[in-house]
Amino acid sequence: MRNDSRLSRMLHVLIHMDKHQHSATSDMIAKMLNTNPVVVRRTMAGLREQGYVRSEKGHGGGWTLVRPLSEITLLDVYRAIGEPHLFAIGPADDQPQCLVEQAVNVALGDAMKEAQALLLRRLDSVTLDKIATDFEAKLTARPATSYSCAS
Amino acid sequence: MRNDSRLSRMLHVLIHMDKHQHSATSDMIAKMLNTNPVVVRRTMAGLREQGYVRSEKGHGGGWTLVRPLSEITLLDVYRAIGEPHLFAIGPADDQPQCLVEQAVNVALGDAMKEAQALLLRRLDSVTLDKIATDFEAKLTARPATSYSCAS
DNA sequence: CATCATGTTACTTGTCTTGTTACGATCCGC
DNA sequence: GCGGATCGTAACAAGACAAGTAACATGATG
Repeated sequence: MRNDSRLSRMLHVLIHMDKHQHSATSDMIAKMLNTNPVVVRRTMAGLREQGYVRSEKGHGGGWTLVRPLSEITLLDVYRAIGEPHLFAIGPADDQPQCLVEQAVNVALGDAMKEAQALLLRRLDSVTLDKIATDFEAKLTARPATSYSCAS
Repeated sequence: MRNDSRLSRMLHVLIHMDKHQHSATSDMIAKMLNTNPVVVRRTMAGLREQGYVRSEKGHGGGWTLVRPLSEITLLDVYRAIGEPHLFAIGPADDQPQCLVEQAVNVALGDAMKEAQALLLRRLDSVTLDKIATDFEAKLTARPATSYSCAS
């Protein structure tokens, strides 16, 4: 559990959901992600609130994709899961008295802000169907092997 | 303790060390950083191994800056402390079987690599004396206030 | 009403930086 | 050389946070 993998997992799930049109239960998704259904519900709650997926209780219920992959960017998903911290590093003190430390914070903070802006811009420029298309390309390149996890 | 603040702390310390030429003990540095001497020794060990500072035991010992601030970049310091993980996010699985997940990893990984490259480039372009100069500018702008932490 | 499935809470686990304690090694001054 | 100052290091606890897990309520379907 070294990284926060929520974004990665949600991208993975959404693309799979697009491939079969019927709904997927949290249990099925959990097996796909090698985790358990509570984690799935917890993480996908944000996607539901933002209207990217819908969940239905009871018999025959589960999760369904509401919007087309072409209308969902990686940034959308990142925001939907609550914009978790991107960086593992940071300042020792956010509001230091020491002017030296303030100057350090500015220098480091500027560099990190630029990197974050670039990353978010990149996430914004890629839609989920772009990834799905890349996947299809790989699939036709090696059609003999099993192409996906339990889906 | 939300972030890894080792880089931030080491930058702070190195600039202060440049300001008084006599050596500083781990205890003094620890008070400056609001931490304790063991953490200081632990983190500064990397700087010593890379030849940026020297430590001396015994009476009158402590830490001294070996190289001028103009010859130390933020990237140098980052490397000296062991290049800790920059990002808090990451893939759920580094070597997934699922081709969909592989495509997700590529998309996310590319964006992160770019952001990381930008950040490291930025760290490489700034020397410690640049930050020290920024500090001096602030100091002359408001000379009445106390300018630094216990130094 | 029995079952399936989500919703939610509470608690545990894993991992990593920090904090802390303890102890050994080394150097200086008396 | 004795004693205190100081670093070096190992061992372990604390804090934070995502992830894993268990328990139970809620709602929908047949």
